[in-house]
Amino acid sequence: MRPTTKDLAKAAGVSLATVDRVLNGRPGVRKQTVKAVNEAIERIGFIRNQSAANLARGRLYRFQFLLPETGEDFLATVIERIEEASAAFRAESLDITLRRSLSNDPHATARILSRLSPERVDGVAIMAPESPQVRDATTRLIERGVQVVQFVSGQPGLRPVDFIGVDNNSAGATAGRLLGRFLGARAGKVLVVSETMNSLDSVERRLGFDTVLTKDFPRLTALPSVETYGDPARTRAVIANSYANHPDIVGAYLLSSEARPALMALCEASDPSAQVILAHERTAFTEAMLREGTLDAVIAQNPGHLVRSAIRSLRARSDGREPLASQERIRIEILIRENLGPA
Amino acid sequence: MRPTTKDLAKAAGVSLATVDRVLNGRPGVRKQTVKAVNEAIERIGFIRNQSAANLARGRLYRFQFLLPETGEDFLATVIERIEEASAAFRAESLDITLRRSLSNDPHATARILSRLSPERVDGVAIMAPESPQVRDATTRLIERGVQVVQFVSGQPGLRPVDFIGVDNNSAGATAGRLLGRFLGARAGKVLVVSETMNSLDSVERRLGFDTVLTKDFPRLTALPSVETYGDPARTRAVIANSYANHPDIVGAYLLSSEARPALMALCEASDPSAQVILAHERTAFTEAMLREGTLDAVIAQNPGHLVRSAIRSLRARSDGREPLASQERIRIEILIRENLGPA
DNA sequence: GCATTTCTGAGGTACGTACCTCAAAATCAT
DNA sequence: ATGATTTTGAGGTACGTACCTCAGAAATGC
Repeated sequence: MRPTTKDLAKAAGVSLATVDRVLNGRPGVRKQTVKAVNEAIERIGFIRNQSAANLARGRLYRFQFLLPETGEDFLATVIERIEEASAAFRAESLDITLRRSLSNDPHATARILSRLSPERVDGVAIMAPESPQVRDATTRLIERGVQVVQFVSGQPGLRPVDFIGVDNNSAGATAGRLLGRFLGARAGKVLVVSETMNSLDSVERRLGFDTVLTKDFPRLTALPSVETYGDPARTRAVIANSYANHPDIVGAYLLSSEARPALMALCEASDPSAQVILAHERTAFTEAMLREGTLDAVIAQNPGHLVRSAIRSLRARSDGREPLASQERIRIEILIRENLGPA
Repeated sequence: MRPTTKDLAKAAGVSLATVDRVLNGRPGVRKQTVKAVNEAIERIGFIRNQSAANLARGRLYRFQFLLPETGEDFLATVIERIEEASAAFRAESLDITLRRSLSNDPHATARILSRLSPERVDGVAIMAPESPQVRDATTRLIERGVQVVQFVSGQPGLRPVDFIGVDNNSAGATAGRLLGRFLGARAGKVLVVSETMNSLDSVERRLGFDTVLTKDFPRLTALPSVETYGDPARTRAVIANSYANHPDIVGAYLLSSEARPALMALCEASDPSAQVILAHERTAFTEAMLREGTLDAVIAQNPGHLVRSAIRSLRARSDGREPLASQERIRIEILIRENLGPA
C-alpha cells in the first residue's frame, strides 16, 4: 500500500494536524517544520490520494461552456463532445454545463459575462471572437474569482487567459503546404473562402497559408479572401463570381470552421474534381466529402481534446495549479480519406 | 449535491444493503427488486461516486508494460510516455511498471508470460509480434486471471484480446496516398524498406500501401520490400544496392517504427531531396528530418494515447467492464513540417 | 522570568461507497 | 400450516483526506 498522511506524519515526526496544515497551505507552521514535512514527502514518496481528497472536500467544480448561437456542423460536434465529457466527468465531481447564447455582438457577449458570478460557476470556457469589450469583461470576470479559458477562438498567449485551440498560423501553413504539394506541377489561382476576415483566427490562417504559398509554391497565386458573412445566398454569389472571373482556379482553401455552405456553393459553380480542395474541421459532412473525393484533405482539431483540455485547464486553475502547457497543446490534424477510420 | 446511495435507497424503497447488492452485482436479490433499484437509478439520475468507491475498495491496479529489448527512437518515446502515465496515474490507484525484456524469440516471450501471476500483476500490455507461442501463453495468462492487451504490435480483432494500436492497413494506405499525391505527375519506382516482412504489422502496411498505389497511381511501381533485419551494415548494403539497380526511384516508404537506420542509409546511397520520402512514428529524429525537409511526411500514432488507452482498457477489463471501442481507437496521424508544433 | 504570541498535537466528524454480519421478514415447497 | 429457503434490513467498520476545536507546548518580546 502507498504511504498515507498518517505515515507521512510519522516519517516527518509531526502530528497529522501539522501534516494537514502543510499539505493544504494553512497558516501557523514554522518554515522549519514545513521543510521537514516536505522532505519527508520526498523521502517516503508520499502522493496525496486525490479520490480521498475530493471525497473529503466534497468539492464540486462547476464549469460552463459559452458557445455561439450560430454554427452548424462543427459546433454540433463540439457540443456532442461537451455532452459526453459532461457525462464522463460527473463521476469526478465535475458539473459541466453548456450555454449556447453568444451572438456576434461583443457588447451582448460582454453583458452575459458580466452576469456570471462565482457563486454559480467556478469556471467558463468562452468561444467568442476577440474584441475589446469581451476582453474587458473577461478581466473583470477573473477579478471576481471565476476561472476563464478562451476556447477554440482567440489568440494564444496574448492575454493572461489560457487559450485552448490550435495555432491558426500553423493551421493555415499546413493547408498551404498540402495544397501546394497536392497540386504538384500545376499552376494557377487558389480560391480562399472565409466567413469573415474580421476575426483574428481567419487572419492568422490566411497569413500562414500565404506565407507557405508565396515562399514554396510561386506558381500558385492565392486570390484575395472571399467573405461569405455566413449568408448562404451571398456565399453562392461570391463564389460563382470568383469562378467566373478566374477560369484558372486550380484549388480552393475553405478556412472557416463550417465548410458546408462554401463547399456546396463551390460544387455548384465549378467542377470540384478538377481542383484540390481543402477545408477545416472534421464533421459528418467533411468526412463524407473526403470519402467521396470532393475534398482532398481536411485540417482539423480534435473536438474531444479541445473540450477535455478546456476542462483540465479550468480545473487546474481552480485548484491553483498551472495547467501543463505541453499536455494541453492541441494538435493540428491532417485528414485524408485513408486515415479517417472505419465509416 | 448529487444523489448518493442513501438517496437511491430511499427512492427505490429498499435498504442501503440492497442497493449495495444491486450496484455490485451481489447475489440474493429478487429480479423484481433489482429492477426497482435500476429504475430508481434512472429516475433520480444516480451516478456512483468513483472516488469514494475506489477509496472504499482500497483497490490498487497493478499493470505492467512488456516491451521489447531492442528498438531505439520510437520505443524510447513510448517509454517516456509510460513513465509519465505512471506518475500521473499514481494518484488514481494505478501502479504502472515497465519491463523491457522481450526478445524476438517467441519461446522466450512465452516463458516470460508464463511466469506472470495474478498475485503480482492485474494486467499486462504486451508489445510483441504475433506468434503461436505467444498466443498460447497469452491465452493461459488470461485463464489465470490476468488481463491482457496487445500493444502497438498485433492484429486488431483477431484474438479475444484488446488491441491497442492503429489499423496498419489504413496506415499503409495513408502512406500510399500521400506518396502518390506528393509525387504529382512524376513516374518511377518506389522503394519500400522494412525491418522484416515476417510480422503481420509490416505485411498489412505493405498491403495497404500497394492497394492505393496500384489503384490510384499506376505510374508508380513499388519495388519488393527490402528487409534490413535491424542490422545497420545490412541496411546500408541492401539500400545502396536498390538505388544502384533502380536509377528511376522517385520515392521511398520506410514502414518500420524505427526510421533512423534506413533513412541514414538512404541519404548515403542517394539524394533524398530528389525523392518523396515517408516514414513512420514521431521521434526526435523524424521530427528533425521533417523540419529540415529530408522527410516529406510522417505517419504516426500518438504514443501518449497508446499508453493511456492501454491503461484504460486494462482497467475497464479489470473492473469487468467493456472498454469503449470508439474512445480507444488510435488515430493515424499525418505529420508534415507545418503541423509539428513549436520546436 | 514572565506574559504573550506562535506553533503543535490530540481528537473528533465528515465525505460516499464497499463489504461484512446477523436477525427479521417474505416467499416457497410440501 | 409448517418448515426450509430466499430475500431484505439494520447496523457496523473501513478507506484516506479535509477541516474543525481546544488544550498544551514552544518560542518570543520585554
